[in-house]
Amino acid sequence: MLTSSNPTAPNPPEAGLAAHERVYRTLRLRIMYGELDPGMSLTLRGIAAAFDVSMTPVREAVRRLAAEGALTMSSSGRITTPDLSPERIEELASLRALLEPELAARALPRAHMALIDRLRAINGRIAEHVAKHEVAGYIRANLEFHRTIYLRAQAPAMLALAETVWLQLGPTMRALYSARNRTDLQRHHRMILAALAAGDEPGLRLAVRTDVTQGLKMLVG
Amino acid sequence: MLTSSNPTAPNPPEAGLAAHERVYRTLRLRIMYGELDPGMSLTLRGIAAAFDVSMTPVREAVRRLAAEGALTMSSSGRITTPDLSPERIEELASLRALLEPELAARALPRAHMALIDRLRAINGRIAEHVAKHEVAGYIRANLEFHRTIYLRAQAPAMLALAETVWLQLGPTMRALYSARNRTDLQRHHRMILAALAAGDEPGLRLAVRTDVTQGLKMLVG
DNA sequence: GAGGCGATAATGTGATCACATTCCCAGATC
DNA sequence: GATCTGGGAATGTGATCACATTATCGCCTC
Repeated sequence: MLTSSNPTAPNPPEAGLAAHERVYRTLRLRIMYGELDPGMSLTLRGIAAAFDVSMTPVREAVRRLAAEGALTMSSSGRITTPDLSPERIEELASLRALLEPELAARALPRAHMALIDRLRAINGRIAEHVAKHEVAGYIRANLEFHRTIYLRAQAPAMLALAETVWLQLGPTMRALYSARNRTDLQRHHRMILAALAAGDEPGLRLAVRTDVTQGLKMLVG
Repeated sequence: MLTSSNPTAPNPPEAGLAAHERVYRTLRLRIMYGELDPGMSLTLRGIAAAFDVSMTPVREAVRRLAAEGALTMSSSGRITTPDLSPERIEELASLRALLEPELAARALPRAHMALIDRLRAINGRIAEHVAKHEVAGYIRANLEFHRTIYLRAQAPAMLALAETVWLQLGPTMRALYSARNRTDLQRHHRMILAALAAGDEPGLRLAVRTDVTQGLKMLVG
């Protein structure tokens, strides 16, 4: 079992990892960042060829992603990207509205100035991606903004659940992007930063809830 | 690939299913119902032998369970049942306290008399299991009580998240059983039923939250 | 021209084998 | 008596093959 004898691998972080882990992580990020369209169908052999591995590790990676809701498997085992119904989108939005204010509130006591500076920097990157119309980059930076806050909550299980929700919404996110008002976005993030700096928990909960819910609502209607 | 030519299979519901699915479901229930002790180690070959299949479907089932937090995999791939730290237990309890009142509240408008009767019957079974000191049976009936309510919420993604939390707490549940006050349990469930019958949403949220949190709290301290 | 139908390709599933790594314990050494 | 060490057993990983099922598309019939 060759581990790092493949000279074509240019990327150190993905070296030394088991093949199934590498496939899993790569697919997971692509899905979460909306790089795959909803309802897109994948095949084990296709993925295996793309990653230059056999079907075996791909099957494990895909099964794992399906367990997280990042992929859908038909009764006959066919693999597709989830194509969410409006009801499901609304439900996932409710979950975000339930989990993320709680995470933010738990992070609040531990949020210092350094964190807020980092968040401001991320906000800057978001603006850049929006200006350049880079959808995946925008989604990635936006989620990074949220994750940076929630990491301070010291609640790994809760964060994992939130990421599961992001994952399920991933393919739908791209569609959301075009429908969204850009200035609203920045405004909500600024409200979050203000509440964070002021130590205002109710305000923070509301700001996070609004930011999270806003875009998804117009996707349904 | 033989599907149902095995004459030793006595159970129709598990026939016709793919091997990995059968392994997955069986292990999942055993974990959720606290039949496996925390920190217990499993092996692919051992599971494969127990289910009379090869390692291949077992690997998929285990990977899937690990993705849900029902199993833990060490960096070297060793498989163990999760052994939760007190902090983690507290966090999972918080998640239950967050998700389940919401599910109950959503189910409330759809809760009719027939549902309450079914819940009363389940409560009766819980009492029987307690009297007979059947741990797994008690846990199963208790979760069935909750799931029966939440199914009415028409929120599959939210219910799936709640079940994920139950799954992670599964192996720890057995320990919880012995520490728990039996009469308290029945009292909380009766409070839930009363609030359900009265259409009292705040009361229902509180009752569910209390029932869910109570036992887990004393497990930490 | 539209709808059913059969052959063929595509796809997921499971078993088996070879291999690298890790764990575990017996035996040696200080 | 405790600690280090070496070897064998145990374990997870990945590739390959055979097979059943399913989807797809071209062809035929009405």
